[in-house]
Amino acid sequence: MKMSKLFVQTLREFPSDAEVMSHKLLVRAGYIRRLASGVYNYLPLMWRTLKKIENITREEMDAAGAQELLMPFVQPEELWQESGRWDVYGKELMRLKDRQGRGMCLGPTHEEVITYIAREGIKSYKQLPVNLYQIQSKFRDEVRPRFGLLRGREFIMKDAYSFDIDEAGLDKEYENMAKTYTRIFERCGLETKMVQSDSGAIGGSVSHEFMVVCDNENNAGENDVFYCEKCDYSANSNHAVSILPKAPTDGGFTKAQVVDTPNCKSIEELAEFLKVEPSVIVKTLVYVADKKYVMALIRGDKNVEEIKLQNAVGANEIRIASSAEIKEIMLNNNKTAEAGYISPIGIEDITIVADNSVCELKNFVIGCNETEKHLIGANWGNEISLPEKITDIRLVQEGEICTQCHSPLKVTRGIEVGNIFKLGTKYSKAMNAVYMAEDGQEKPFIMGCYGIGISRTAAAAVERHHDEFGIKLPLAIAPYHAIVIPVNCKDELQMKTAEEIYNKLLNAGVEVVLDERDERPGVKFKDADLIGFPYRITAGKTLAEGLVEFKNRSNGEVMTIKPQDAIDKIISAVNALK
RNA sequence: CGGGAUGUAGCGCAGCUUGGUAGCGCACCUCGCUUGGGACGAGGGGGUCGCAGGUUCAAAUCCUGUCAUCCCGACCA
Repeated sequence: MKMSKLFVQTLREFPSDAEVMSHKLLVRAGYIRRLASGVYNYLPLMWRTLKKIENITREEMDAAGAQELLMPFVQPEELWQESGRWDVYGKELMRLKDRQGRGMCLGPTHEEVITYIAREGIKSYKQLPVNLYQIQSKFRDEVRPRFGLLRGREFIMKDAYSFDIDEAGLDKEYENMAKTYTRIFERCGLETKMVQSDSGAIGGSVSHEFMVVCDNENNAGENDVFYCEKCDYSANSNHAVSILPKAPTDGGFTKAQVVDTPNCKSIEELAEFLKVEPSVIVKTLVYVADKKYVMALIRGDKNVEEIKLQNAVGANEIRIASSAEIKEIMLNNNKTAEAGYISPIGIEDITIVADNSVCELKNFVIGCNETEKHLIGANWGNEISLPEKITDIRLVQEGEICTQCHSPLKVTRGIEVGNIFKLGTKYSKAMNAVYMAEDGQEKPFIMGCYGIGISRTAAAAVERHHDEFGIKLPLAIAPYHAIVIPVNCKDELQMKTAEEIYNKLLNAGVEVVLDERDERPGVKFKDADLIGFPYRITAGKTLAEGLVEFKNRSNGEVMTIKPQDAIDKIISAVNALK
């Protein structure tokens, strides 16, 4: 490819609407352009990289025994009604109507369609197990698209679905996919952490996420990952568990009484005023879960993990209640307290969930539903009864103790590039997808599903591989392998040598660009660095000694060597990819 | 949806306070000159100032509404 013909427009400055490095660089280097919020054009450079990631994924999935197919991205409402998700998926599902008025949606994921395919196509246990996958655009009308390709409303995903006759088969395939994923990301130059996670809208029992650790300057990592340095434990904050380090649990009050606590709306102010540790205070928070109020009780020095609370009450949606809503609850119970002074005491008809952490408290402090007053020296079973629902709704904090090996946990930020779920029979039962088992009984498929965000992986790779000059994607997924630059195109020797090198590389199957533009060298070097050609050969003044400059973009190494040596180095690096 | 900000040429911005018929840098076209890290000179093309109302002799500028985009929170590959 000649540089003058390559369809790319590099910008001299970063776009003003981009925040994270991958977004800034991909736009500036001419890989992508925004079409609408969260919707991007993949220009030729980007598309080459995406195809490479897709192909790596394809090779590894095929090698793992999966088979590729392609499902439509327009899906009929009926299937979503069958699975029950038409009503629960919410606004994120891009819905539309066809000319007959029938409901359709653009696929955010394909459990419904694949289950339909299995129901129609798999009749006997003899056809099992099977794992089917596709690579295709997905649509999710995100509440807040951001960070360029990291959170778009349209994105490219590889999604695979496995069907087994029993749990043991699913476990085996789950392991198989976990290993395959690690290999795929490795080949893309990404080190990943496999962490336990909540299974969210997809459903199912067990799930893990593949995180690219991204703890750098711009916070591109949207997830907090807790992990143990001693053992292999690691989990998304929405799922992480821990043992609490020792903290005071006895308030030390000798009798229960209501005391004045002026201006003590926050736990800190209250602890300071009463001269107690926050850990002997019970914090009461009000949430709205699917339009119903929920009170959550947690130890004063800890915070609620909303996903855990959402799961505890079986809700689809949860948010913290507003002060107006709290007022409404109080009024309904003939009370007047503001947030900060509330508790479940004397409150009726509201679901109450307590975190495990409050159970062991003695002589503790809690609100009493009167503004600027608290109850001190309370005990479970006396002044207040322990709620029926006691579970883990606590957000883990760094330094708490690993449940597996009792070492302190650490935290880091991660970009989720892949996700694997054990679905079990959630969809097969709902959609009556059954096969004839060996014993003559009809049984639902045991399913698993496995996703990789292809376009997000590309963006994550840029997050991990860049410097002040631009992108430096690894050879395996860079748009091109190499660039050849004649410093001065009007110099016949330079131009001729560059063309010879270019042709030799081209003939050897190297994906190479010749920068034959009549530009000053600075422009060519800046563009080459920005776009991120892994190898650069420069034909310039060193030709006097018959040498060229050879530069490795990823480690910055520069050497002056014979043209043929530079060519050989590139060819052998490219061949090593296969 | 709640909180904050911004919409002026492909990109980055000024002009708005104090209304007077739109400008700068980069990019683009032509000519010259230059060629190892985003040169220089001369000339040129490109904008219904997000959109719709209103105030005014006159609106990018003031007022009202609306749309879009971005940032911070709830969603997730």
